[in-house]
Amino acid sequence: MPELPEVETTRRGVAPHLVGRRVSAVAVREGRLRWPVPPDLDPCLRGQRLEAVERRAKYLLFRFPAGTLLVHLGMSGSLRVVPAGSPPGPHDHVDLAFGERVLRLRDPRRFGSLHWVTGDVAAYPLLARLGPEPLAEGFTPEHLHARARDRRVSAKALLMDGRVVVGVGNIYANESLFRAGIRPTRRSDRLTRADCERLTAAVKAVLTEAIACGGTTLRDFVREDGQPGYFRIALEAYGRGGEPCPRCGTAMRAVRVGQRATVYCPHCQR
DNA sequence: AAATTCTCCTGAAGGC
DNA sequence: TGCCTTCAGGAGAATT
Repeated sequence: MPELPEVETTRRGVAPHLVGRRVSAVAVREGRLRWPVPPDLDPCLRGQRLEAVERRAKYLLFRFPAGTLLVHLGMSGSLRVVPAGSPPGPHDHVDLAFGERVLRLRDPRRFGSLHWVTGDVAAYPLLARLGPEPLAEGFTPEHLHARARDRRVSAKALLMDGRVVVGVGNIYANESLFRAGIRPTRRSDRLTRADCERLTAAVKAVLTEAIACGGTTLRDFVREDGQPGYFRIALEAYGRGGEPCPRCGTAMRAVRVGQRATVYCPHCQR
């Protein structure tokens, strides 16, 4: 569920409270996440001063002098800053204590992961082959068209392929394709240059709006109770199978594309 | 080699 | 009311 906007909102939410502080202790209550949490996190991080919190795709990068802690939230993960001594809940798996403030990872489904990377983070296998950031200048219609024309996957699978562009998950792939008027099942090699222009523009617009929307939830990251209450932009396609299309009124169609819930308007999206 | 399917996990929702 | 089944999904791994 955390898509790129939620991850970016998380970054902005936690960074101001932690950057410049030193790790006083690391507590791992449940290390069985998607990959085992490195068993030596505490000695790696203890005493290290957090220099910055960055983001690459849906990974958060906690930069320390000795290395980088990568955090992926999977689909149910969340990070909050809580006061030292706050009792952990059932799915609060990892704490990074910075003195009086604690960065707490909660992840009921445990699809998230932590990685300690020394040296060049960009060369880390999970990051090395990733495509451009959707909101960066490298994500252009030319780039998308070049990656689309020699493949035969669905337009939706193309958008969700991290080698093509990162950070576009199922929800925003649906929304972007709706805005661009492109059917999710359209083969990528049938996307015209004009289609790719509309699609890149739609992706950038949807994600930009969603991030702006997340700004209203920033204060939630230091609450002691409850999950961060992400506000989400009004979704026009995702989850609206059977409902009338917001543009033309035709019944939206729900199908599965690549094992993922997919909704589109058969009239507006070709 | 590219494309598709599988896999991890648990809360929520639906059925009876 | 409550138990059981089904589903959702990020993205790397496995399979076709």
